[in-house]
This record gives sequence, C-alpha cells and structure tokens, in this order.
Amino acid sequence: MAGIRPVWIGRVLDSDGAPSVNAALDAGRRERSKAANRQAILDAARRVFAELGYDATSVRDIIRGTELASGTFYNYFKSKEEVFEALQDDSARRFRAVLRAQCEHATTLDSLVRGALRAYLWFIAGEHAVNATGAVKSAPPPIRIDTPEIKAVFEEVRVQVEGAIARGLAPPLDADYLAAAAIGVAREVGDRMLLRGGGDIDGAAAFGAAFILAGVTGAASVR
Amino acid sequence: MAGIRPVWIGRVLDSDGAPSVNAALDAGRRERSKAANRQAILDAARRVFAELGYDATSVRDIIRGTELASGTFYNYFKSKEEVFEALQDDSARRFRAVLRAQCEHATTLDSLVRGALRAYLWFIAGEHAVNATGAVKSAPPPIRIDTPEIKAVFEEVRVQVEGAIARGLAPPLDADYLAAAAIGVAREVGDRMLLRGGGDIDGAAAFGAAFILAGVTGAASVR
DNA sequence: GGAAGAAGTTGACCCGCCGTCACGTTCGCG
DNA sequence: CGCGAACGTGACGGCGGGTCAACTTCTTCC
Repeated sequence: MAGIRPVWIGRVLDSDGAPSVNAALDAGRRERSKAANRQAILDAARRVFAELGYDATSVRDIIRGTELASGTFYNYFKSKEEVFEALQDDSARRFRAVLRAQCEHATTLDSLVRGALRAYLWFIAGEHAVNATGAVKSAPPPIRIDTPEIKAVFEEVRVQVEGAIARGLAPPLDADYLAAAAIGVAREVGDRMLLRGGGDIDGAAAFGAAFILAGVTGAASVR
Repeated sequence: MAGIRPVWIGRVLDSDGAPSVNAALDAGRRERSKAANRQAILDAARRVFAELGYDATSVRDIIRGTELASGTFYNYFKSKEEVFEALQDDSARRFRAVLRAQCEHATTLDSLVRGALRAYLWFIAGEHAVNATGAVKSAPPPIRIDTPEIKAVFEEVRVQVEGAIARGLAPPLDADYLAAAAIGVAREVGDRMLLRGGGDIDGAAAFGAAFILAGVTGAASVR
C-alpha cells in the first residue's frame, strides 16, 4: 500500500523539473503514453510467448514483463489471444507490404512467383530468428488463427493471381484454389526449410518456385 | 458425500445379480473400465472442443462431459493438451491407414497422387462433418501440434514419394521438399474446400492433383 | 494560473480452474 | 473370504482471469 510506490512509466523525471517545457512538441501526453504502454505489452508478449510457448503463457506472465499493473492489460487487450492476434497481425501487415512491393516489379509469371516466394521465405527466416532467442518452444507457432490481416495476405495473393491471369501471364484457372495451392507450397516448404536450420532460402525458393510454376501451367489442362 | 452416489460407469447392474457370471469372458474388469473411462474422456473432449473451441475449453469442461470426477482425468492425461494430441493422433492414425491402403493400389504417379489426395479430402470432409455438429467454433482446428503420429503421416507421404522416385514414376528430386509441397497443396486446398461448404471433393481433388502432378514433373527442371 | 472533469492506472478482490492427495471403494488373486 | 493393489473421488491450496472503486495525471476551458 505504502511500501511500493506506483511508478509512472518513463515520466517520473518530469515531476521534478519543468512540468512541460516542450508542451507543444509532444502534442498529447496521453497519446504517447498509450502507445508506449501498448507497445510495452506487445514487446513483453512476444518475448514471453517465445520463451514459454503460447499455451503456457498467462496474461500475468505478460504483464509481469512490463512495469504495468495487471488491470492495465485489459485496457488494451481483451485476452492473451487478442495480444497474440495483434502480434500476428503485425507480422502479416509487414509481410503484405513486402509482398506487394515485390510483386510490383514482376513482369513475368516466373519473376512474380519467384520473387514472392523468396520474399516469404526471407521473411519467415527473419521472424524465426527473432523469436528463437534462446527459446525452447520455438519452431513455427503452434497456433493458426485467421485474423483479418492474415486473411488480407491471402487476399493479396489471390489478387496477384487474378492480375496475372488477367494480364495473360497465367492460364484462366480458379484463382482461389490457385492461390491456396501456392500458399500451401510456400508454407509447407518454408516449414521444412526452418526445420533444416533456416539457411537454405535459395534452395527452398528454387524448388518451390519451380513446383508452383509448373503446377500453375499444368493445372490448366484440367479446367 | 452421500447425496450423489458415485456410479461405476456401465457396471452398476452387475452389483445386484451374479457378480461374475461371465468372469472368463471379460478377462479383466479393470482393463475394460479403464478403456471405457479413457474413451469417455476422449469422446467428451471431442464434443467440448468442437463446441467451445480449444482455448476456451478447460479440463473441468471435459470432465463435466463425463460421469467421472475431476481427479480421474489426471489418471489418464496430463493436461488438456495431451487429450487434444490423443485426438489428433487418433485421426492421424486412421488417416494413415486409409492413405497406405490407397497408395498400395496405385501403379502410376497419376493414380498415386489422385488417390492420395481424394483420400485426404474425403477424410477431412468427414472429420469436419463430425466435429461441426451445431458448433460455432468449427472450421479447421486452430492448433497445429506435431504429435508423433502426425509426423508419421508426413513420413508416410515421404516414403511414398521416395518409392515413386525409386520406381521411376517420379523424377529424382528432394523427397522431403516434394512431400512438403504436396502436403501443402493438399492442406491448403482442403481448407478452401471446407470453407466453400465441403461438398466439392471432386473439383478440389482434380485441381490439386493436376497441380501436384505438374509440379512434380516441372520441379525436375531445376535440380 | 487554476479548477473541473476526462482519461488512464492501480492493485485488491472474487471466482473458477489447476493439479494433488488422503481416503474410500472395487477388483484380482491366493 | 480376505488381503493388497489398482483405481476413483472430491476437497484443498494455490494461482490466474477479469472487474472495479479509488487514485493520479492530463486536458480543457475559464
């Protein structure tokens, strides 16, 4: 009650000194503190999930990794599932940007598929390296949630496929199944790559791209 | 304490009557009751997981779906994760049998791939129908655990791929990546199929098989 | 400058779940 | 029969989930 003083995160120094020397600069102290707290929770969550695994992690574990009180967690997220989704969303959003940029430069089906696949493999290799800092429960995450942002990645791929079809780069197939097949190859081959140590981006990309490219043209013989 | 009598599941009728008329037949009452209890827990777990979703389900929820006491659960499983794995293992084991039977009849690469894929799609359509009895949280399970039995399915596919290569049905490629790619297509196209309502086994199989077959032969141009 | 109120944080609190364990019951066997 | 092993039971300590009244800090408007 009195023993432990609550500490205003990162703001203690202000209380002695000019209260708001640069009041105009920070344009909303609250906004900044909210963003900082949210980020602190996300950072802690990423750390703790990587260390303990999703199932074993409790909201308390996450909040203990910050300077905040337990109740504060619920001002930002409804549950640990929601934090996890936020992390996934973040990854998905960043990847989608990479993917889109990559696809814009592609003029042939070959460069499109190869570039997209390389982007994906490079991306998951990076994520894996970040999340595996001395952790035991690593490997690809055991959970598969379809957050809006992840669906958006699927959509992005489907749109790219449709675009390729429209531009005559690919035969007029079921874009939905086609996107699914390509994603399936990327995911599964990517997992294998990570299991092998994660270094073989070139080999995995070459194999996957060849497989997908052949599949695309080959599946045309059915419809 | 006295209000609710513990009921020996399915064995109450014996206590009044001949204690062991067919003593030789059941050859171990304990064995049978153990098996029955284990199965009761698994059945309840399948129901409850389907109804509430994996995350929301507690061990208590599962045990409440049986006639057993909470402590009994831990005589059979260490955690809800372990029950879930047991369910997965069960599915994987059954599917592996189907898959192996299917593959034995195949003489050409075409029939091998097509048969295996149809078997998979048929299987997941069935599982989906069973697990979706009026549930909300259905769709493909949100969790992806690599139990030994699931790894065995992957191995089975890899072995089949290697066999096909050895018999000259497929080009000499990296069997590991090849199996992964085929599994990826099956999984992802299967998921799409389920999302579309689950009826289109023929269409999904035709598409997936064509994709994989083309991919197999096409990927040969790289190595 | 300062007061009023909005926004946000805190940590104690209740509830339900986890996993254990001492106890009671049932089964197998001599 | 009767004993010992095996098994089921449910109460119990501990802990995590989510809430909330009280408190602190920021903003706004005079």
